[in-house]
Amino acid sequence: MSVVEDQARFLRCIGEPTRLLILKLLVDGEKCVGELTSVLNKEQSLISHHLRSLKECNIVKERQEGQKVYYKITDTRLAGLIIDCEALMNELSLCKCQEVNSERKGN
Amino acid sequence: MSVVEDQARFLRCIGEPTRLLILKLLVDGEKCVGELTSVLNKEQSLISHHLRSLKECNIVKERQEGQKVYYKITDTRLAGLIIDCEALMNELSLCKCQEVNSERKGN
DNA sequence: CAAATATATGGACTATAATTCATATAAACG
DNA sequence: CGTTTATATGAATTATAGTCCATATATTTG
Repeated sequence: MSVVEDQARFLRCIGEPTRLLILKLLVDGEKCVGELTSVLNKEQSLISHHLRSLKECNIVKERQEGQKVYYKITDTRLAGLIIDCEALMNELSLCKCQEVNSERKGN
Repeated sequence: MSVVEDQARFLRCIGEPTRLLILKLLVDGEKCVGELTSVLNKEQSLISHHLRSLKECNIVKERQEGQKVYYKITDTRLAGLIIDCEALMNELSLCKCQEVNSERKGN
């Protein structure tokens, strides 16, 4: 498994709307599955699946406390990167994903 | 189309191995389709498809010169972000995507 | 230990995206 | 203007990923 593939996998892992929302919530501190589920108003199993994906990419880590499992972002710099990405994406109007009018002539 | 969805789409667009390789090449300056095709040793149509995806996300832009079409990254800061991502991904051992041994007991 | 609560998991289904192949378009050049 | 070169496009196929549902596991509590 090459470095580029790992990097790509990492980016794809972040690049899913629900997972990105989870991460944005986790930037403000750890949350348990139940909190994430109710805030995001999604199925609990869906949140668990996404958390697993994030965990498999070492983006989040878990801590169990009683019945509850708390998740947080593994590294502060990673949280920083997510914030930076967001800032840049807002600044540039990247990926409004408009239809591209690809006329070769370029008039 | 929500902001989060746009951000996610952007990240997914970068998060494909071949596109990431294309971007890494473009960080060093603009390249035409033929160069990218031969360096990456992929089908020409595949490179074109990926370039279109990148263009649709406003990540790259094109410039035609004769028969050739040159692509470059739309914004310097974007190139910077890609470099930062890479640096961080190397530093942390993110997404080696090892099997996660998720034992709840945590012994 | 039975019931309640919190979370995880696996299978089935669906949606999305990547790849290939054939072909179209466009420019340059004899 | 026919041929070559460079690139783009669309359809078909395959691969990957997201979602839902049912159920399993683990913890706490009466």
